[in-house]
Amino acid sequence: MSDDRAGAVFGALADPMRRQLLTQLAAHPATATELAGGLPISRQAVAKHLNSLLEAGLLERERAGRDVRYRVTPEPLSDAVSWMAEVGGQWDERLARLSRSLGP
Amino acid sequence: MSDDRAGAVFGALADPMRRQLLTQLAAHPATATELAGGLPISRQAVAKHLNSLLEAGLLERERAGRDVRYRVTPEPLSDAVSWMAEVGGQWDERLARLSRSLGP
DNA sequence: CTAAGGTGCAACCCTGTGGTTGCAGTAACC
DNA sequence: GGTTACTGCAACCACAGGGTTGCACCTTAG
Repeated sequence: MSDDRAGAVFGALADPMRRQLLTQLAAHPATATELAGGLPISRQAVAKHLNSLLEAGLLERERAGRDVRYRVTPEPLSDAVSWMAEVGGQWDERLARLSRSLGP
Repeated sequence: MSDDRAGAVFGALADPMRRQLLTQLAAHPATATELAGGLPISRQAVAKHLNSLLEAGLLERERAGRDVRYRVTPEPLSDAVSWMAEVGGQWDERLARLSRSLGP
């Protein structure tokens, strides 16, 4: 099982700002500068967070001329869900169903 | 939405040692000293981790005379899964199914 | 009662990392 | 071509937190 993969995802999702960035990018793709415009932190801070999410495989970057758009690639979330379903499935019936619903 | 709840869970699961402790406690409940026996860290370090997991709602402690047993309570994992399904559901069909399968 | 083993608390390092500022590079618009 | 605007890199600061040790407390075992 891709356990370290799940670890990277959990690490990325552990930060509130990164979760906010993810949901915001879920609304629609954007550049680091655009995102920083509506947030209380600098563009470079945003860039660092986006890089973390990128390394976790949760984003993909797409160069468009002079600016870089980021969009969500949620596949790694499945690994994280699998991990949780594995640990908790024996106790919680709802989580047990998740394992089944994650089939091929 | 229990968004901060999910945050606590992600924060707890972000640490590899804590994930290992969780899986180990999933195998069967144990005390901090027992857990520390099979790990390369001190009992107090284990206790700190267990406390984190406890505050995230992922464990419950049960005093038995002079020692304290910890057991897994995986309900909060559902919140984390909900959060992920919400963010990623629009792109990934498997995650979309998770939202549905989490119903009451 | 005394000794032993388990827990809890506190103080203390030290690394990781979220945040900042500053500057260089580079693509686009006039 | 020159200016403007976005990205990328590097140095730096400050705090959180994972880890340690040491000691006090308390419950069980002999």
